[in-house]
This record gives sequence, structure tokens and C-alpha cells, in this order.
Amino acid sequence: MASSVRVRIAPSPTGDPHVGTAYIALLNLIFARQRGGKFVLRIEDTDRTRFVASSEQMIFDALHWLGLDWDEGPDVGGPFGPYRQSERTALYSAAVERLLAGGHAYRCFCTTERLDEMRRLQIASKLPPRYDRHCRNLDVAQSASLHAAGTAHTVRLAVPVDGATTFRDELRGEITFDHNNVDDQVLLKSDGFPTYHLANVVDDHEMQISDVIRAEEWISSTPKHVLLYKAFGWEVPRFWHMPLLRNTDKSKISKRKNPVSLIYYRQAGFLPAALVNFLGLMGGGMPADVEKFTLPEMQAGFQFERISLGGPVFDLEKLKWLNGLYLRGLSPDTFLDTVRTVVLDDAYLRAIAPLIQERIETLAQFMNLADFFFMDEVVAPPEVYLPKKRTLPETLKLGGELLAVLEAADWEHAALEKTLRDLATAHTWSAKELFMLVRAIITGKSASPPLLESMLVLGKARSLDRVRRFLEREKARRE
RNA sequence: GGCGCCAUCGUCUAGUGGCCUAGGACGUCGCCCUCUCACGGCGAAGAUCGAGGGUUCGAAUCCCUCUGGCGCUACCA
Repeated sequence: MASSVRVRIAPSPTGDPHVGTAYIALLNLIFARQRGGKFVLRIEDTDRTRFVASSEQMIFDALHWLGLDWDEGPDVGGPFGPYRQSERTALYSAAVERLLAGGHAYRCFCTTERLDEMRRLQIASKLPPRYDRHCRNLDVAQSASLHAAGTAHTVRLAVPVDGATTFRDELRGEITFDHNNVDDQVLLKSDGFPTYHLANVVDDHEMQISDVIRAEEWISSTPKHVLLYKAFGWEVPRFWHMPLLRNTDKSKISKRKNPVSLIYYRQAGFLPAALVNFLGLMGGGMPADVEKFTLPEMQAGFQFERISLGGPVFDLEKLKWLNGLYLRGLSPDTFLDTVRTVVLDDAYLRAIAPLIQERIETLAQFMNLADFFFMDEVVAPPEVYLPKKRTLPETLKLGGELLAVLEAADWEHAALEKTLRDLATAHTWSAKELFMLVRAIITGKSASPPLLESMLVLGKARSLDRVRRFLEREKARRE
């Protein structure tokens, strides 16, 4: 009786918690609750290079904020732990040994340089970039001696040369991939950590996951996963690929074009119930013409079979409308409490106060000086942000890069200052010019409390949002 | 380029062979309410159902082709 429903979400701790993670978490939660199953949270922290230490806790906090609680996970435990992949490496090593022994995988000693060159050539001659199986063709003795000599290597999946893999997507039906279109994927990296593909299959099996509900972007790698299940002799779970949330231009939702951090939505004053409701609207699923609903209502009425497969545009305007509905529906007391805990939160005020106190003459000036900390959108006129000898196009170009470097920056004083100064230098702008531009974008004014301190208090998510909005606004103005 | 997925108003969607001269919601516009704004109420504009072929008495709904969009194409997930 391996029929009980178990589902999971598997976020990677690589940055701010993502709105797409919340979307998939919501769907998994509903699925599990509807079927009396278990909802598991597993942290996929196998990429050392992108790992962000603070990220895991932020994911927990954000999902709890939304009320999307899990039954098993790193923080709550459970019978199938540990729930962090970095703590399960022994499992992956054993799995790799099994694959190697069974001839389903092989060691690859190719260097990054060789792989890059190989791909360059393939693309130049209009061939699909794919591993050329150089090491798969090594004879056993050669491979063994390289291994014995301690040569750095990866382990790759030995995809069958002929035939095809067919799997069923519960929403789309059967999908077939010809094996000559499936790459010999790296399963174990040279640092000893597994890639997503291996870890995911091993863990989903070990954790007895019955239904894999994940984003559509995974469809192309599903044949590799199916091949792995079969190589291990394991039962293949059911797959439900959900449509991808989109930007207004229909591309996969991205931080460049949309606020995607759940931290942003919380700080910008969206109610968790409204955001959950809105996510529930994405892709249909609820009965006709039901627009406003709670999590329990969604649990009662949501049908996975109804999901429409076209990728839904994440429309901030409609989210705001829905959020307004929720806000206006609050009792006056609850509303005030909410304002106090989000907008006028004590910790937030405590961080702002010293910046204002230095330059204040009467208490009534407090809001005049601090307004931008409490506003949703600030707009400075070009006279403020456009340096005298610079053109608008070059300012906007710099603005675009500003967004990228701030995104990558540690949200800490020294790092922020260095980031901005480096950006100025790179563009042969004076620090003064750049700081005024950023000040205008962040505060909407030419005079404000110290810029870096203000950005630290405002927070990364909202600061980035202001830069993004600035760019969008200016782009729209020029059209 | 290759492979895969998808395709109804600008956006989210209803619609699963006749009830569709395609319904609702956001947004937009107008009117009402009103000291203003917002809320709320009412209304309008907005989709030859991506295109072209079939199947059928009948197609947004089924089939084929094309086109378009998106995703994947990493020792990232």
C-alpha cells in the first residue's frame, strides 16, 4: 500500500524567497490537504556557489507568513529526514555507486575548458550543444587508472543510445523524448555534491513522494529523471507540471521585470491572504467566476484538472485590487493593528528615528523628513536625478546596471558603498553624481537622511523595487 | 539552431460539439452617489476564440498544417 499521497516543495536557498516558490508551495499544499496527504519541505542546497546562508530562514518565514505550512521539513523534522540535501550526501554517493556498477553512469574527466570548447564548436557548426561522450568511450582500464590517480571528475548519466523515454504528465498526457535529444547529464559534480537531477530523484524516492508538482520548466529534464528511476528500479511518481508565472511580456517571471521577492510583498503591505488568493487565481483551478476565496475555500473547490496551461501573467494591478478588497474588509481595529505591525512597526520606526532626529527642528517635521520610508512610490523630477552634463539615455543605462549591482550586493554599509563607488568609477561618473541619482530614486528628493543608511533601513527588496520602477517610468516616458 | 510545452478581450479567466450574435473579473472610459478623493452602484468600449485547412447538419470546443509565444538546451536549480 504505497498509495498514500506525499508531495514536496524543494526550494534552493540562493537568495530572497521567490513568489514562484510560494505559488508551487500553495498548489502542493492544496493537493496534499485535499487527499489527506503529507506536504514536505526539502531544502535543495547542493549548489555551494550560489548558497546564501540567510536564505533558508527567509524561506521558512515567508511561507509561514503566507500560512503555507508543511508537515515535514528541516525545522519541524519528520520520519524521512534529514530534509536538507547537504546533510544527505552519503545517500547520493551510494546511489552513484549503484549507477556506476550497473553501467547506468560513468566517470567523466573532461575539464571545463574542454567542455566549453566543445560547446563552442558545436554551436558554431549549428549542432545542438551536447556532451560528446568522450569519457563514456574511455575503456574501463583507462577510466579506472584516471580515477585511481585522483583525477578530478564528474559522474554522468549514461543515456541509452537508442529509443525514447515516455512519461505521463497528469495535465498534458504522454510526453516523449527521443534519447538522442537527451544529454548525458552530470549527476555528481567534481566537488562531490550531486546535481539537482540526482538528488531530487533519490530524495523523492527515499521520502516516498507520490506526486511531483513542480514548474513547467522541468518538463525537458523529466526524461532524465525517469531514466534514473528506472536505472534504480524505483517506481516513478506522478508528474504535474504547473504553468510558469510570467512577466507582462510573457517571459518567465523575473526580478528584472517584477518584484519577485516575498519579502517585498510583505514589506510593501500586501496581506498574506490576498497574495495567496491571487496566486490561487493563476492558472484557474477554482470553479467559474469565483474570485475571492480563502485557503480553506480553495482546498474545498480547487480542481487540478481545471488548470489552464497557458502561462499566466502576474498582474500587479489585479493583485493590488484584490489586496484593497481584503484591506477594506478588515475591521477598523484589525486594520489599525495591521498598519502598526507593517507600516509603523516599532523596529522600523526605531531604525528611522535616529536618521531624522539629527536634522529635525519640530516634531511636526518628522513625516516631512521621513515620508519616503512610508510611501509606496516616490518620484523625483529629472532636474533632481539627471546630472548636469549627463544625458537621459546614459543615465538610464547606468540605472539598469545599478539594478543589477544592487541585486548582487550585500545589504550592508561598506559593501553598498563600495558597490556604488565602483559603479560610478566604471562609468566615469563622480560619486556625487551617482549618489544624487540613487538618492532621487530611493527618496524622491534632493535632500534626505544619509543615503546608504536610508537604503539599509528601507531594505533591499523595496530599494530594488524603486530602482525598477524608476527605470520603467522613464522608459514609458520616452515612448 | 535542436527538443518540448502552450495558444479565448491589453491582463486573469468561463466555456469540454448546438444554450456563444463568446460570460465574469482587473485595467480603461462614462454616469450616479458625493464638500474632494477613494469606496460603492450602473453602463460602455474591448476577442472575426492566433491563421489556414478539414471532420460534422452544426466547432472556441475534435483532427491536420502553419504561425506565434514560452521553456529547456550548465559541474544552477
